Amino acid sequence: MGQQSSRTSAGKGKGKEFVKEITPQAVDYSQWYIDVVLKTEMMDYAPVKGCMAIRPYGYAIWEKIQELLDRRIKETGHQNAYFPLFIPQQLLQKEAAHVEGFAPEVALVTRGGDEKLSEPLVVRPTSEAIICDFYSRWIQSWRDLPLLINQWCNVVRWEKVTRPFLRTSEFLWQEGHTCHRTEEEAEAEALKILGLYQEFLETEMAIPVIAGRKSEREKFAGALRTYTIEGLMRDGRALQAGTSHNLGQHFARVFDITYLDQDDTLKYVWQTSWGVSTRLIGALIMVHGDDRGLVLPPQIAPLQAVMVPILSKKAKDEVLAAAHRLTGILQQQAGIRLKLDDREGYSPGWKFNEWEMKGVPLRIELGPRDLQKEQVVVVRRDNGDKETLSWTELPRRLPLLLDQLQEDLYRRALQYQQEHTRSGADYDEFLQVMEHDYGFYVASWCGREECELKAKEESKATIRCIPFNRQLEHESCLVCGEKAAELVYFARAY
RNA sequence: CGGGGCGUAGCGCAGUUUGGUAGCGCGCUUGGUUCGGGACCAAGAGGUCGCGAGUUCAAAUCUCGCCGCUCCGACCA
Repeated sequence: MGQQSSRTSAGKGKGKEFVKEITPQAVDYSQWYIDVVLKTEMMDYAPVKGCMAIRPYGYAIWEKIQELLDRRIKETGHQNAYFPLFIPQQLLQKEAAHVEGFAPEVALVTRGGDEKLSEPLVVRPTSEAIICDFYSRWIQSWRDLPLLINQWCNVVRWEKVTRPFLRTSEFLWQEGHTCHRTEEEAEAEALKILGLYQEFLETEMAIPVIAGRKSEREKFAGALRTYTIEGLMRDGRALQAGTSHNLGQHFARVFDITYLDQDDTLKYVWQTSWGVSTRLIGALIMVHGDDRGLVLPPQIAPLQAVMVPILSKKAKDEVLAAAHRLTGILQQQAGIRLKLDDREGYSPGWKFNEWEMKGVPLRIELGPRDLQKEQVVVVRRDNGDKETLSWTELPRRLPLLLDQLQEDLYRRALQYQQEHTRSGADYDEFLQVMEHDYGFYVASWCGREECELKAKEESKATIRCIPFNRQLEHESCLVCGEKAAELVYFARAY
């Protein structure tokens, strides 16, 4: 692990620095991120470069993402299935652009046991190739369409630069792979899923995103068109949070996925593929987190509230009994994910800091004084607001507080995104912005890759997406000044 | 893949310049006193010094190689 001496050694006094050992964002954002994922026990590094263990607290978040997203995927008519981890190398090589795109980062298995394999096996970097191989046999007739399948799995991409959750050599994701009769239907599917992703991120994860199309240069290897949702992190850099591809007939042609249509002619299917990954956890951390650690939106938080009893010597038994009773009632009547932290040997203050670092949305304090008045103190993680509530109103009030917190997190994130979105036609200003403040820069573009590359070389920013249905704000290209064709979002990206 | 930093107990570090039997703080264990924002006392446990070669009577320390983490640049969910 790297060294960081950026700690603020706040001393032992009752200062404001309760959460020790997390580098402040303003000091070193990258180090803040690393500190948070390690100290909150979301992950731990593996002995193999770029790999990690996702620890229970991190995995619980992934399970919430899976639960909420899987429901949506099924509600739109998709079924889950599982395809093999190993792909014969020749299969991957069938689609030219696809191989070219993934070749630099595939892991290859050349031995099995003590025998050399006659044909090397690729560890899936994505499953288009292997799934298309199956689809070519499963699809015969127009009646077999549309075919709507999703799988949850791990994939491997041999990355050179890795960061926990954001880019690892192995990661978890879901990948949908669909086949359709017509181009229109495939296009509609790709857009429907993008909308589904956007709705999921905004309502469940409280992360606002910009939805749009990728430029030719940025699109998926082998796709006709790639759609994306882009989020803005707290350091002003953009993160691609999900993608949806209209694959056209590129794969259908090389994998020979054909069906006999009603007019008695053999036709190639139109395909889509789409996915989101454990990278979403990284987005969650960066969009909402603060100097005290994680801040989790209630919908995604494994724990929505934690009750901390304050155990004075005389009232210890009574407080604990009341805390247990209240916890049970709230779990049932309020239907919230609540934990009672009744560990002994940790002071209340220690527990406060611990759960704040882990981002639990609400803390409920119950002490001897509260016992007499049959009340508790409830504290919000996001803004520290405290309120005293009677036991009787808790079951009704807690869900409302959680809803409010969820909404506030989204609003705050949206406000940040808007405040860090500039638009203009001044290339020098654009370079300045990308040098110092980052954020989105909305500009006009002529559509030529030459300008895209020039901007990238000079600013390190890329075209993150071309948003839907937006009027040009300026007539000429930000870079070359020629007639503009499209409105685009530039940003420095993860 | 190129450049910089780092790797000593679970975590943070000292020790390396000038080779000579591995130390501090936190955490952990046990017992006791505590408990409304990281409590205190006492007694303990815990280390092949990233891995592998080499130099040497002797290597955490010197030499070479490799691995990993991290930051900055070229490719990507």
